[in-house]
Amino acid sequence: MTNKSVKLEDVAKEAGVSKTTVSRVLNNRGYLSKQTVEKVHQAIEKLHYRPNVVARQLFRQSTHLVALIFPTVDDPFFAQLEAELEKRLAALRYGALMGNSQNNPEKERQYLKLLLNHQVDGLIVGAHNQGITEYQHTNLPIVSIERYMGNNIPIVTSDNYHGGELAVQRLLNDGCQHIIHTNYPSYQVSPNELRQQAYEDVLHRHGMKPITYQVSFDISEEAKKKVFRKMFREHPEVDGIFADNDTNASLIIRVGKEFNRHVPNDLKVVGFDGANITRMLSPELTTIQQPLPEMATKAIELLMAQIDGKPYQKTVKLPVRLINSTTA
Amino acid sequence: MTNKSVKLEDVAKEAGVSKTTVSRVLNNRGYLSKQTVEKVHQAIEKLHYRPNVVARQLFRQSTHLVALIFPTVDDPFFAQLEAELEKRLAALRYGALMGNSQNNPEKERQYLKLLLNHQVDGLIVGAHNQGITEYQHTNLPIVSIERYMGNNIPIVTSDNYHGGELAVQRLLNDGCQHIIHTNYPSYQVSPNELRQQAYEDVLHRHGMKPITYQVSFDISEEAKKKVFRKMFREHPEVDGIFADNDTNASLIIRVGKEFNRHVPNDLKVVGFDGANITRMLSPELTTIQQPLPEMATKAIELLMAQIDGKPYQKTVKLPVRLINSTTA
DNA sequence: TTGAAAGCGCTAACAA
DNA sequence: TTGTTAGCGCTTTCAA
Repeated sequence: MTNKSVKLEDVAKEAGVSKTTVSRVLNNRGYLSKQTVEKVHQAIEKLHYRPNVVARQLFRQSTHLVALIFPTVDDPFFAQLEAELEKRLAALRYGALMGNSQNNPEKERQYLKLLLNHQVDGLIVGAHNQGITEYQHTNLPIVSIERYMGNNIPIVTSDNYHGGELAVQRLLNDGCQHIIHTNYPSYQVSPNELRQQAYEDVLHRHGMKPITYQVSFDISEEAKKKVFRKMFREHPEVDGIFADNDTNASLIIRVGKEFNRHVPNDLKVVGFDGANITRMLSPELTTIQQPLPEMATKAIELLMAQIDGKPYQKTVKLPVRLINSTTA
Repeated sequence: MTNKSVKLEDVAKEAGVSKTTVSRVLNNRGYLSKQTVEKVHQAIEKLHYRPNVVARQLFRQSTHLVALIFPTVDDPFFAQLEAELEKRLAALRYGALMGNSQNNPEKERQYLKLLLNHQVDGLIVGAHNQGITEYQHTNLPIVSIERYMGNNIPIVTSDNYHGGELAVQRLLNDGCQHIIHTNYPSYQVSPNELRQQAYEDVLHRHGMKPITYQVSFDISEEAKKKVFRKMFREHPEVDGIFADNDTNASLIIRVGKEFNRHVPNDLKVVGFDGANITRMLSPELTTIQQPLPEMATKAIELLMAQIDGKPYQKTVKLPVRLINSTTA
């Protein structure tokens, strides 16, 4: 029914007016007699006309499209983040273009190209890759989430340092004596390093020796398990673990069982993220929850300020909270 | 650095050739002397030229954009499905536009409008809403996933009926005598009804009485729990549950504990979906796994066939498998 | 209050 | 092998 090839000109002919007039009706601009507006509306109805936004985009030099570049949507944290961002963008009538880099710098570079080619109006980036200088060279509005991307790119983070403190303090309160931290390698100053910093600071204050195991984000579940098995073998004394995210925490708990270490009696584990799905599927996990809805709100706010040429903050740090449950 | 306002004409001037020639170089079309190609490439480099895809889209009447309309990405099944789809689209150099309807028909309608306005080349729909006739009226290539949308719209499903059989059979093998099924209400013939059909058929064959509890997809966790509490109160004899998805299975297991029913001794539960995240966070769940990667592959295949005007199947049904774990 | 015409940046007949 | 020109569908200046 909706004839794709109906164009403004056809509506104009049908209504017996000029293209200009139809355009004015469409955009509600300029002086128009009630009668004309009426006629045009009728013609639009009759022909099932729908404006071609691409033509409009070409003229306006703006697509009302925002690209979301994240490692993957197949992870509770990023899935929720993208969902929250998308919801807010839709409310502002912006489309959300997905770009999941799989933590592969080459892919991320390709995405950036693909998405820039689609003339997006802005970029929200939460991918982990470093060393991609191309971002600096786009004059596009960008907001980064939990990732340092350069001095001039605003960043939204949660209070990672305090999160680290809360987690380690929780384990100490539980009486843990040998606390290990897992983290993913980061090649540049990155907010998640603050968790490790906090972990080390708190441990030092208590005269304990910090030990961190690096676990890449993009390796297989089995590969991660291997790292954790190594950890249990090398440190049989471990009685508390501060994991860098909830899925790793879950994995660690499982690997612990292989070593006959059961949570929370022989082992305490605190995770990080506290996304909806994780809370739903693993409510027993004690974790540090990041304020995902607020982070999304702030990110959109910063992006829109840039798009509208208004002033905006360079850094937004949002509070985390400890979710007390039964694994620690 | 990448000057947004550099256009084809500037490159032409810089290289001392016509716009056509530059366009030809860009698209690798027609006869070109090596020298010219070289000159043009140099000019492109020098000016940091990047083609404006919107202009190209206007001409070609194709955006290389595909819209994904799903209830939400904040759910393991849909998150993985969207991730798989997006990956395949990117490989074909198509952009993926997200549209998460939150299971709200009004929102879905708005999305459809927003996305159609963006002149997407195709639609992949897995939202649950019914009664949206607008889909029928777009002449756009559409593929539906696990949802009946009309005779002329191809659909990719997993073998829901066999999945239902497998699940119920598993519970029967465990010795369950009182098996309840949970499902979400569907307003039209929908593939998930086949699970219920299989459930009822198998139970009837064993002379048992089927009981199904309806749980809406879009209500809160607390609201769902209420339904399940009601279920345990009304049917204290229940010893086996075939849940319509894994998150509900997880919820049921938790609610069961409130009634002092512990899995798998006092209660067996089989879920449905078997998405990555669920397997990761709740590996103990016995479930029916849908072949998400294959479903995505097929969906893209059917969509691309439509876009390219090639013949395509109207229905694709893919096999499921039982994942044996410890909740049943 | 309305319309003619130019132009957004690109591509492709057609001509040379 | 290359260039001229019209046009994709829309918006807006400028003029009436």
